[in-house]
Amino acid sequence: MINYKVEIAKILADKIESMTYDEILNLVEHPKNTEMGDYAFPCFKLAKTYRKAPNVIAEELSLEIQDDTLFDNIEAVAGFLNFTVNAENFAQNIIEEILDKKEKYGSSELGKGKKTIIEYSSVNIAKPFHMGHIRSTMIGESLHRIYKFLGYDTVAINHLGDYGTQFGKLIVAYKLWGNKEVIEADPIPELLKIYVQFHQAAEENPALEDEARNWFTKLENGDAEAIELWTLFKDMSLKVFNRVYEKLGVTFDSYAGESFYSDKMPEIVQMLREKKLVQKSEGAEIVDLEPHGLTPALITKKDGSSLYLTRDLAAAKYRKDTYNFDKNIYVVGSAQKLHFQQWIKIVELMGYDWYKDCIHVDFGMVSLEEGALSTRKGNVVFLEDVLDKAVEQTLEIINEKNPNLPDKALVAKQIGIGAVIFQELYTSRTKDYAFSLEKTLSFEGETGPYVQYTHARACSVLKKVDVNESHPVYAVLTDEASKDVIRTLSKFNEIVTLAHKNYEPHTVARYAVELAQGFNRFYHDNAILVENASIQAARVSLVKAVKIVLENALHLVCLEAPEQM
RNA sequence: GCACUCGUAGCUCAGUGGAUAGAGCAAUCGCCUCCUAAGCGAUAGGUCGGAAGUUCAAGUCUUCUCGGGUGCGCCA
Repeated sequence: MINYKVEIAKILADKIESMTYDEILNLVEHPKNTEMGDYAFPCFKLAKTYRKAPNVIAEELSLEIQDDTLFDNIEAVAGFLNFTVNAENFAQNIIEEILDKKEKYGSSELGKGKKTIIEYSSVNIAKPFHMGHIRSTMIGESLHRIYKFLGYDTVAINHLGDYGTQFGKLIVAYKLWGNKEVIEADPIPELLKIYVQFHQAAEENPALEDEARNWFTKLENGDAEAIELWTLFKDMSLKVFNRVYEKLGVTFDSYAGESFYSDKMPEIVQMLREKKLVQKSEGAEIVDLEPHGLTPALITKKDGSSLYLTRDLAAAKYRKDTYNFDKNIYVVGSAQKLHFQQWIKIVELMGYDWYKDCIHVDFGMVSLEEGALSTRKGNVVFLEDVLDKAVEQTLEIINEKNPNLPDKALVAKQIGIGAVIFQELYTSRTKDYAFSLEKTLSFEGETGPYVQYTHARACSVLKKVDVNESHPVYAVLTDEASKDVIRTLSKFNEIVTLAHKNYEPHTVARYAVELAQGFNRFYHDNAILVENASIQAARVSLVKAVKIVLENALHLVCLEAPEQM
């Protein structure tokens, strides 16, 4: 296989002494406008060391390396050295590599031998799995897949919210208003109902809050009744959650949540005391982080019980001891940025150098068009309802457009759920957005169904190909539409690597759309099933390559690639 | 008040310091006797919130400023 960027960097490294090979490789880019060529090297940085104008340097370089066989043209334009590949060789190199590597095309061994932990989803037991949870769940799952694809040894952790005062609240509410049979019939909405009821009642009767805290303390101390109720809530919730995870295609290696770490906290608190990092303040224990530009971090409450931050410290320490991670990623909303800065700083102050391997991959808020999502106020949209609606609508569309499709129900799930997931992963993490069902259910343009449709189209053509023993004539694939598709195909590994580096699945989602657009143009402009066998073989090979890469890309953003739709 | 974050076409958003800022939706106009029209093409739409600075080069970096969001001790 030939990596064109690497080849260019090699050629240039011989001629440019003032830069390392890696520096050169980093500068090699794709020109915005393809008329400029397929690859470009900007010469501006060389101007100072060579004390010459960039365009002169580009000019001189172009003369020195003109004779290479991979490129039809190497030309100096306005300080850039532009490389135009030999389109026929390019087509052959890229397509043959894809057909050879198949589902491995785009992968690498970048992360070989490196352990990466990714914590995501982390839903709260006994609370709704709502639209606000889809971001962490899908960004995390996609990163999980991307890291695996790049050879990392991954551990996917669902840090369940299965502990804390909220369970005290729930126990109080259950004892006051709960009905076991009603709740078992439909756990989450019923538990939500009494949870909301609790907050309404607590506004008029603040004593309920104290009672709730009491019950949580009982739970921590192993009270039999408290544990029984807590287990009941947890089992019922997990059953529902697993149904949603299955629909989404999300899997975890561990469900070790907050309760798992409850007995691991005293040790951390003790260490903090020994290292003299904590001090008393208003009856509580804090770590003063003001010298580091952060607000104080609460370690224990005045009643001695634990807090979220203490738990995360214990969890991080446990994970380092257990997995010896090279990277420990948390996919958690940006609202908790300060929290992560605080505890990661505390890990540093404790003297552990792995603090720098702990990474908070944050993301913006999801709101509803009617306002913020809030479990306490009962203002929620259940994720499962959205998924079901999407599937339902997809089925309607199938019945309208392709009523004879086999496995309609399955395909409707793959497309409907895919649409919801894709929309989620299509924009950059950091922006807030308002969830709109209408937008989610629109399947035209830059959407999951568009990419899936393109894939199905490619599959459909391939099914119609008769056995063809002819050798492809790659010169057929030198028209602009074909070349554009091949150019996009060649970038797949770069894209995946960039997505992993920035913890941004949307890079891959965008790529999938770009490839689909390119292919649809090619499909429109070129007849594939033509009489001339070697022309057909060439175009079919391109269709095969596109099908493979679309499928690989879809998989990385957690979408299925149905062959018909 | 302090900190963080977002601000790009009517709307939703791309845009690893590099060449003429790009898509989708919506609008207008085209393309199914032809491999899936969930598709393709064309037109129109921009002082990249504002100001100053750094740089050969700024939508991208720095400072200030305006507007939205989030966070700031006993929830998680």
